[in-house]
Amino acid sequence: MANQDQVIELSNLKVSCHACTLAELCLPRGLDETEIERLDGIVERHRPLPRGEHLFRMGDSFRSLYAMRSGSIKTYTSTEDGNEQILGFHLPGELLGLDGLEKESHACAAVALESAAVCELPFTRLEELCRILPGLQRQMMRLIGKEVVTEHAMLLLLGKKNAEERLASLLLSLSARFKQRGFSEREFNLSMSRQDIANYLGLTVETVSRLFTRFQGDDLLSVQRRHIRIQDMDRLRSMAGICAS
Amino acid sequence: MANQDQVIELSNLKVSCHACTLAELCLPRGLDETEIERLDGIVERHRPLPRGEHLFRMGDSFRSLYAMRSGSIKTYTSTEDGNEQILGFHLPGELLGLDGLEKESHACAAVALESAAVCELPFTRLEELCRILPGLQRQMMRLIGKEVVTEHAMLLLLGKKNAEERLASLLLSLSARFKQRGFSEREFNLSMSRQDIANYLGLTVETVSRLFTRFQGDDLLSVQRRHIRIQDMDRLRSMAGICAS
DNA sequence: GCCAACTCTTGATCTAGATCAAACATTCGG
DNA sequence: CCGAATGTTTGATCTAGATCAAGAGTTGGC
Repeated sequence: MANQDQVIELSNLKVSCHACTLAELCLPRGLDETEIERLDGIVERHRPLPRGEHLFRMGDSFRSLYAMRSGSIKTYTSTEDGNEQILGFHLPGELLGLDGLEKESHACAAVALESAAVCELPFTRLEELCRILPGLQRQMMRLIGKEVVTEHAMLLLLGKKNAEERLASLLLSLSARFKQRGFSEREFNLSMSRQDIANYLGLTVETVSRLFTRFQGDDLLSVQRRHIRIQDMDRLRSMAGICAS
Repeated sequence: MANQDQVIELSNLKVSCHACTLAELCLPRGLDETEIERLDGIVERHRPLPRGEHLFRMGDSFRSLYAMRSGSIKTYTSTEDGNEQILGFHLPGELLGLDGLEKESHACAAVALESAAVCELPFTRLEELCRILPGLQRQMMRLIGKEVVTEHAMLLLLGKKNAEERLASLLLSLSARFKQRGFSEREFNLSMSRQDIANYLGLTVETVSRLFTRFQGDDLLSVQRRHIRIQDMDRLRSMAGICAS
C-alpha cells in the first residue's frame, strides 16, 4: 500500500468530490454535479495524518464523520483492563466515525497505519445536507448498511471460523477492496503488522506467522514480509468458507 | 420474559407511539406531540409474530425497518456451508433491519424467540419524514450509532474474552436492558435456548451449561432452566471485564 | 396420559491454538 | 554506521474449550 497510496495522495490532495476517483464508493455516489458541489462545500480537507497519529480517540467528542481518501487507518476499542480489540482496517472511500453517533462521543479510536488523508464531514452540516439532498441521504444509509453487514461478517468470522479460515477471509476481503479501488487483487502490500492482523482476527502473532508460512508452503500465497501475492485465488476462496466481505 | 411480555403486549397492542412506554428508547425520543403524530402516521402495526416465525430472511427484499414492541427476536447469518452465527437478541424499543440498507435486501434473518410484536416502518416514508423532522433524523442516527457500538462490544467479546467473561457479559447486558425497560435487573427469564446462547457467544452448549452450573455453585446466580436470578451483581461485573453493553 | 423429540446437564477425552522461549530481521535514532 | 527497539519466525509445551458419549428433564402431539 505504501507505494500505491502515494500515487493517490499526490493526485487527490486538493481534489474536489467531483473529480475524486473514489466518488462511486463514497458519499457522492448517485448525486448529480450540482449536488456534489453542495457536498463538496462542507468537506474539510486537512494535511494527511502521519503514520501512528490518531484521527480520534475513545471518549473524544463527536463532531464529524470522516471519509478515507488515501492510506489506511485502523479502529480499535479497549477495556479498562487493557484488553484491546482492533475493529477494522479502513481503506479509501470508506466512512469512519459512526461509533460517535450514539453518545456524541467516540466509542473507539482511529489511528493511521500509514500516512492517511481523510475528508472531514462536520456532522451537523452533513445532516442538514441530507435533508435537502435525498440522494445523499440514501447513500449515507447505504454506507451505514455496509458497515453493519461488514461487522456481521466479522461476528461470523470470530464466532465460527478457525484460524485458517480467518486469515484467508481477511486476505480475500483486502484483495476485493483493492480491486474495487483499481489496484491489483492478486498482489498488494499490507499496511498492518502481524500483531494487528492477529489482534483483529482474534488470534496470536505466532499463529498468524505460522499460517503465512503454511499458506506459502502450500503455494497459495507468496509472502515477503508485508508484500503478498495470491497464487491460487480459488483455493483461498474455498478455504475462507467464502463470505469474504 | 414470557410473562413480562404478555403484559406489554396486551397494554400496547394498539397503542400509538405517543402512549407507548418505549417512546424514550425508540424513535419518538426527543420529538414533540405533533411530530410523534407524524411518525405514528407511517407506522404499520400487525398481529404479533408467533414464536419461531421469521420477520425476514436472508435475501428478502428490504422494504422496512422494524421497531420491537414486545417479546424478543434473534437475528442470524449463515454461510452456504451451513455455518450459522446469531448476531443479536433484540428487545422492545430496539431497531431491526439496518442490514438491509446497503443492497436493498436483507443480509441476515430475524426470527421470533417468543411471541413478538413489531412496529413496521416503511423505509421510504421514514426517510421522507427524517427530511422533515430533524429530531427524528437525529434519533435515527443515535440508534444507528448504538447498533454500531453494540456490535463493536461483541467483536471485543468474541476476539478477546474467555468463556466465563462472555457469559457474564451477556447476562449483564440483558440485565441492564431489562432494567431500562422497567423490569427487574436481578431476575428474569431467558427467551433463548442454551444452544442460542452458545452460538451467540461463540461457544458450545456444553460449555455454556457447565458455566451456568459453575456460576450457580459460586453463588453468583441461581438458575432454574431459563429463569435467572443474579445473586451477586458486583462479582458478575468484575467477571465480565466490565463493558457489559 | 404416554411416547417421541427436544433441551439441558455431566463426564471423559482430545486438539487447535495459546503460551513460553529463543533466535533472527529490520528499522531508526543518534 | 552502530546498537537498541521492534517485528517476525520457528520450536516445544500446555490448556481452555471442543468433541464425543450418555443420561436426565421437559414438552408437546395425539
